Amino acid sequence: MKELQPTESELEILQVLWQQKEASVRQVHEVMASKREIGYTTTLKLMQKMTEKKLLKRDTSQRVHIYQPIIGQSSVEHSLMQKIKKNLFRGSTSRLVIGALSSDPISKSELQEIREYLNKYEASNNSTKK
Amino acid sequence: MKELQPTESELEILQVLWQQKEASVRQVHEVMASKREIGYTTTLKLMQKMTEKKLLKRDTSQRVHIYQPIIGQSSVEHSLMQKIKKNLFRGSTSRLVIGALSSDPISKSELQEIREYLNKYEASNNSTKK
DNA sequence: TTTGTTATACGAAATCATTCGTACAATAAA
DNA sequence: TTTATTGTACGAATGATTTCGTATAACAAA
Repeated sequence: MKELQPTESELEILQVLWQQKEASVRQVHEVMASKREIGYTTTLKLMQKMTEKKLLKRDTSQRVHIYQPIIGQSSVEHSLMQKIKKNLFRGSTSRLVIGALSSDPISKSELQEIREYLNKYEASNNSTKK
Repeated sequence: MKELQPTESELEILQVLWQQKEASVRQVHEVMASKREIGYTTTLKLMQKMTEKKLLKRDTSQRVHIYQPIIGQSSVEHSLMQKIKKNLFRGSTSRLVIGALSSDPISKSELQEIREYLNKYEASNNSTKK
C-alpha cells in the first residue's frame, strides 16, 4: 500500500539492479550508457536520490558503494498496472488484458503461455462464485 | 508513429472527453473536481495547452468554447502499453499480459471475455508460422 | 444602467525530473 | 612523492508540469 512511483529514469536503473541483484554506480552506468546518452554523474545522482527515496539501499563501507534495490519488480509492476488500469481502462481488468494482448502480434508459443496461465489461474480459483 | 505522451493530468481530461465526445471547460472541470482537488483555471489552462499540443481541438465560435479530443483512446492505449512493455517487461508481450492478468482477481465472466478474445485472435491469425 | 456572474487569456510561482560541472578524497601508476 | 585516475558529494541550470491569481470581456439580473 505504498506510494510507489519510480520515474522513467529510475525504472531504467531498477531494471539493471533487478537483474544484477547489486552493482556499483559504474556498473549500472555502463548498462545505461549502452542504451542511451547519459553522463556518469547523472547516473550517480539518480542513484543517490533513489537511495534517499528508499528505492535503493547501499553499502558505503568500501570506497566503491554497492547498491541494491529495495523495492521488488513485482510490486512496481503491480502498482503501475493498477494505475494504468484506472487511468486508461476505467478500472476494467479484462479491458486491460485485452489492451495488453493487442499491443503487438503474439506468437503461438506466447499464446500458449498465456492460455496455460489462464488455466492455472482458473484451477487455483474454483472458489470464485458464479 | 507519433510522439504521443499525454501526461497524467492530460489523461484525466482525455478520459472525460473520450466519454462525452465533446465538452466545455466547465463540464470537464466538474468531472475533474468530483475526483480530486483542482481549480477551474487549472483545468482551463491544461485544456488550452492540450489544444496547442494538438491533443484537443476547439470551437471558439461561441462564448463558451467546446473542446473535442483529436487523438483516439486506442492510440494512446497502444503507445502506453508499448512503453510499459519496454520499460518493465523487457519487451515481452506475454509477460505484459500476465502482468495485467495478475493485477487483480478476475471474475469468471472476465475470464470468459479474455478466452474469447484469444480464440478470435488465433482464428484470424492462422497465418502465423509455427 | 449598474452590479454580479461566468467566460477566456495571460503571467508567473512552485515543484519535480533530468542533467551536468566542479570540488574534493582515495587510490593507483609513474 | 608526484601525477593521473576513479570515486562520491554537492550545487545549480534547464525544462516540463501543475497550479493559481489577476485582468478583462460577455452576458444576465436587478
